[in-house]
Amino acid sequence: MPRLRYNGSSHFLQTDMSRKPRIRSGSGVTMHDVAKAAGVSAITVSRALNQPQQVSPHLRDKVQQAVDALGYVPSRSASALASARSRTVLVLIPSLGNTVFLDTLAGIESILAPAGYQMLIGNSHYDAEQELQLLRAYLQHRPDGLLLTGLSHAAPFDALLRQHALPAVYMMDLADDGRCCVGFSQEEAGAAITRHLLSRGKRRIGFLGAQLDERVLKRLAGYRATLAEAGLHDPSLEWLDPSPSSMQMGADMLDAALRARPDCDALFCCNDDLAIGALARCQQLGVAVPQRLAVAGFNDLQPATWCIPSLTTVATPRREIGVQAARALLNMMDGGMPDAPRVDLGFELMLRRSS
Amino acid sequence: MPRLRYNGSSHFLQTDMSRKPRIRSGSGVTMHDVAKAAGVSAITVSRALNQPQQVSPHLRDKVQQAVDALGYVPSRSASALASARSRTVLVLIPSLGNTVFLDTLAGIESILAPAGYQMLIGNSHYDAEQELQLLRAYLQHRPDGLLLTGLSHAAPFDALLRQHALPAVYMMDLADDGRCCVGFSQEEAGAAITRHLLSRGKRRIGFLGAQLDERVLKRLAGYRATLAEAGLHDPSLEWLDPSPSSMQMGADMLDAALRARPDCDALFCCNDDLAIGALARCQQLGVAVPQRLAVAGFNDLQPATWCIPSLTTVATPRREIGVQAARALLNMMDGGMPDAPRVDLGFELMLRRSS
DNA sequence: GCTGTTTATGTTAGCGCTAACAAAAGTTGA
DNA sequence: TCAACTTTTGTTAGCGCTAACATAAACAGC
Repeated sequence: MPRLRYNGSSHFLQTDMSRKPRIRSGSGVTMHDVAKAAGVSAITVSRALNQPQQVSPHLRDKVQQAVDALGYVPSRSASALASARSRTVLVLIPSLGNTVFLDTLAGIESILAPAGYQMLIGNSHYDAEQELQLLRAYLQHRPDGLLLTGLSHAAPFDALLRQHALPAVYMMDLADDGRCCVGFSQEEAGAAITRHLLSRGKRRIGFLGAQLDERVLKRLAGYRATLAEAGLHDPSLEWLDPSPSSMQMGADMLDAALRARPDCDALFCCNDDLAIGALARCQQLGVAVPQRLAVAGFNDLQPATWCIPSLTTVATPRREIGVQAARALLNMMDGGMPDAPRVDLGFELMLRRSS
Repeated sequence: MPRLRYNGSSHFLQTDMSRKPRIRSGSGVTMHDVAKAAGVSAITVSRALNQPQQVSPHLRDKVQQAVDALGYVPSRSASALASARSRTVLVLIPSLGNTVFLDTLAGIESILAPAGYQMLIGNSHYDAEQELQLLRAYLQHRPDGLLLTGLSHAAPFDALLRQHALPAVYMMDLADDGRCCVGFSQEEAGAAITRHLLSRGKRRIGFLGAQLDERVLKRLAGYRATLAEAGLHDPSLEWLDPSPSSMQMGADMLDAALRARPDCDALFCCNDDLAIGALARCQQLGVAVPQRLAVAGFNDLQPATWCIPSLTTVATPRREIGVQAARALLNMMDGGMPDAPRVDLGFELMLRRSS
């Protein structure tokens, strides 16, 4: 390829004044404008805003006055580009419609916001492939860290994390492979609620499962193990549907369950939505809860206290999971290793009238 | 101030090799690396990725191969800085715990994501001051546009929008001042449900209100106007509480209402949460719904179909609001004016058993 | 063939900020 | 008083990308 010649043959110092100035975005006030107004250099403005203790009080005040007078808002893009730190954390959750994850988000925000980090929220809709796409898309923002829901992700996921050297904390569940995770044992929780139903004298305990994500399957595993141990496991008492859970689905599943197994005397629903739909249907059908049929849910959402009868369920420390996961991530982003790579926050059985 | 002298006195062409190289963030693959690998210039890579039709198929393929081989992920910060466009939209909503806004978000995303925009979600917790802080914080990202909930914001809000020349679309309600808005008349909806209760022969119609945000107050205004017109407005039938709504609060308010006005024969609750809490309490107390007391809610959330008795409420086009608001904003960000600055999407009365 | 137009590709500079280093000013201790 | 620090402030270059313009090549019309 022949080397191209240019008519400009511009020298280093020759500024081409014929160029059109670019349109500035934002209010157009830059750090240099602030510096000029305050009579200092740009780096002093940068320091006054980011490391105030490094700047003398006198200059700090002058800078602050100039910032206020001009309405200066620093540019995150420029800062990220220059410092190679975006001060941004990517949070990937499976659903925004589920209170569980909203509570977790609130916990995360309560830690990250004061630390100067902003959250990018990605909603994977319980789909590993979509989650991978989200990660790819959000990597363009060069997040400094990652908060993930669950342990199993699409195949290239971990490779991407390694390639980009991204610290990540896994939430909601517990891994055994050294990954940093904050959560509780989904399996153990499923076992605990099943043991409770057994302790109530129930013997033909069914399972209603929707979505069938990783966590639901672990609760199911806990349920199966417990019943198997008691010699009571019966696969024909399990009703599973991979579509997203809803109260409607809980009602429909209850119908199906009672039709197939009228002798079923308890139901562990994989979440409160299903359980509340099932309870409402029991009311309509005149099925006595808990006498003829005990019902248990999972998560302890607000309606669990308010449905009739009130719902026995598993309270999960979801806000605290967010808080501790965010703290661990902050720690890792500062270059430290987490104190404990595996934080088990446990769960609590909420025993109410439905059992 | 004396001019400082430096020992370096570096010339243009003299590269100071003693400097430490900076640590690269991300995977460290830049557009130049891709360009080198593909045997083209950087700008060709940029164009191949952003305006593929401007690049010949042959080079486009070579670039794509290099991108895949190196695992290149473009940097949004650098792109935003160079182009003065962040391809980011800031969405400010009052609450993440309210399904209403989640549905709106989903609608927004369905339009913005395919257009290459990413959302920044700010949760103001129904607080105008916090909303202003969020705007300030997120302005650092230089969003290209803004989607706002409601019409009234903190005082410096509009000034900031003007200063930064930010296109904005207001959602959920209808303004008369030329601002671009997509929603429905909250006032008219409040009036419509009140008229419905009147048509059912109710005469002492109460109002339960929580949160008391802008939209609740407009629904209240519609309720008042309708009753006043019928000569039935009675301020002692209004129970208002500025704290966030919940089912618990609905139950408590029902107690208070029946205690103060046992003759009350209908209740318009400002949202479904309150209504469902009130309904549950009626069940517990043995209050016949709708015979002795009719109950109506607002929003038509999922549980409205499932509570007992099912809840009469107002279905709001919240997803469609998000969709159309996002479309209008895209239009404005492209420099165009919205076709109609004011889009009224209406609402629908869902008449069920509770009335 | 020659000119005017369109298409494909390239060079340069600069977006707004901060890391790295340099220098000046202040402070300490003998 | 002066060397040795520490603190404060400043200069330079460059982060990774794209706008603006330049050039070359391909094509059109005569």
